[in-house]
Amino acid sequence: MDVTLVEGVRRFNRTVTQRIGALDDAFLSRDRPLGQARLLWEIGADGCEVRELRSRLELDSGYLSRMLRGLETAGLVVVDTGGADARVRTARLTAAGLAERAELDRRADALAASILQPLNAGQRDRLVAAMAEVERLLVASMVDVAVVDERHPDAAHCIESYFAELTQRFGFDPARTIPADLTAYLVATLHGEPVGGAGLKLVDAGVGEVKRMWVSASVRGLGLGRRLLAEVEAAARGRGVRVVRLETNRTLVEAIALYLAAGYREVGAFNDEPYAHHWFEKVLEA
Amino acid sequence: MDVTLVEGVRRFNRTVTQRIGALDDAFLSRDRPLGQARLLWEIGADGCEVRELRSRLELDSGYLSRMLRGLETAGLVVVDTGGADARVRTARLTAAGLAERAELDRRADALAASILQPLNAGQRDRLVAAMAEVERLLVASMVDVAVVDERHPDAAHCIESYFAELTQRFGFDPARTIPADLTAYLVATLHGEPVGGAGLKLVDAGVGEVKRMWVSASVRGLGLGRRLLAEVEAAARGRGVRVVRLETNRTLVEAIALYLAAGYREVGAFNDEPYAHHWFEKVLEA
DNA sequence: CTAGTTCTCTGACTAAGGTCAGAGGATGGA
DNA sequence: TCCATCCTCTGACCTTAGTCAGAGAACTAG
Repeated sequence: MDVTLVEGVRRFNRTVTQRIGALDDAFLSRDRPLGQARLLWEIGADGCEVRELRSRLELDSGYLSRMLRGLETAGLVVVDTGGADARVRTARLTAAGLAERAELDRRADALAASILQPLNAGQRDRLVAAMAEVERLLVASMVDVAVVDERHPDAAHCIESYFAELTQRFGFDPARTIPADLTAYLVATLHGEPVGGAGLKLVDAGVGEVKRMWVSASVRGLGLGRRLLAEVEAAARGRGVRVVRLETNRTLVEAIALYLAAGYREVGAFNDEPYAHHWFEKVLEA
Repeated sequence: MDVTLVEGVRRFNRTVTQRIGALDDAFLSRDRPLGQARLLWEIGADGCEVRELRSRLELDSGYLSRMLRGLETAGLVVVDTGGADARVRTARLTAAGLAERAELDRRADALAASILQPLNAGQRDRLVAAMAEVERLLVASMVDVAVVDERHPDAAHCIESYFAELTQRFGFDPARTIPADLTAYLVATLHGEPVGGAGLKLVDAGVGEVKRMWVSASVRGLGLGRRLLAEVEAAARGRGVRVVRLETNRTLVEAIALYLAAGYREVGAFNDEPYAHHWFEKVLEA
């Protein structure tokens, strides 16, 4: 890894993360413990199930329970057993809790404004643009890619989403396509949620196919498609594959652009997939 | 303040600051309390006076003392009374402490590398560039500008630095220039240290002069000159000034460019400053 | 209906972070 | 020389953060 890049990230972490982070926490905790303030914020205007809070904030159930009791005695929150399942309890903000949260909101705005205030208009625009770029790329970097079995729930979710999108885009019918029979599926997750995937099917000796590649709309533009393609190629190479093939529908123009940019070249049909218009192939480098 | 800009800053704070901040802390504290780890880091390879640590980390003296004792019993630090003043004690890292710090350094590198690792080369470059931009602009935003008296130590520091720079750049001699006799001096500070300033001198009714404007080399390129000029104009306007004048030496090309960009136009000599080659004037808007 | 699981809560506990008052030596200015 | 101040340290104390074990009610699969 290039040393100057690493040094750049470290400088950023030192200056930005610590200084702005400390500011952020200081404003959030107005005479209330930071944990409770965060919790108040996270519950939100519409309330939130306790178990949802637990998983989102990654808190010990005892600890969370105690904090909720604290907010409850402060009159900011009520916890009731609302839904069908009487074990699950839901935390809701009272009027006072909503007011408190609105105050936090105002203070977060004020903090952001105070950062922008000393800058001139051009600097403000540049700062916000650079912040958005950093955020986007850090999110991209937080995406995890792992190899799972085709039947893994995350893989199933990706494949279903893939079918759903094709159905919506060009009237695809899952029953008519060639069954995939995948050797492996790569799942990309963000904060534990599957946001993309790509399947590898070993066909003949040294030949693999990329199938069921999908990227969630929520993470488009982060280069995830390119990354998945590269990782599936790496997985194929690790299994002795020399040539990777794939086919696609003509309406999927972004996918076609991706394949061409990744070094695939169009070849004649190598299968009779009813929905395919283009067939591609790439010889992997040793 | 534009709402979308504020929203952008808030998104950044949420996603980046908290997530990377938490990561940063987690790696830093390897089975040692975070406070002690930070302290170890801050002492540095060359040691550091205890009072310096106290002010840099803004710690209670008792608390700091206790943490130093902790590091001392762990064999990572020695605290001795080194210098001329026997009250002041200096913390130094032992060999074990240096090794520990080097390990922290390695881990910080690894953390940075792990952020870059999932990205492709183009994304890495863009991320680091955007991080540098964010950092630069946040530093610019942390600069404080305040009006002080000409004799304030910070003002004196700025004026001395100004003279020193002119001396170095074109053989300026402070004894030969027109005495300034300033009405007010604006000092820009970063983390409490003066990094720039500009003086205002009221001459005739409705006429002010900008004198002794200086920006430290450490913060060049952050738009501080432009900001100081704008703030000194605002201060002048608040004192009933309609026309701002200033003169400059021909070697100070950045300054001349700044004045022109800020709406100053060149006029005839309005004083007999021996080092001046250009005289500028700007009519302030109501 | 039963046995195992899920969800929340309480009690008991520990570590870390942080504050405050004051002791005691060292220094510096009148 | 003396008194106020500075620097560091100790003791006493408090809050926040976080962990662990287990109880008890509610649910679910067989």
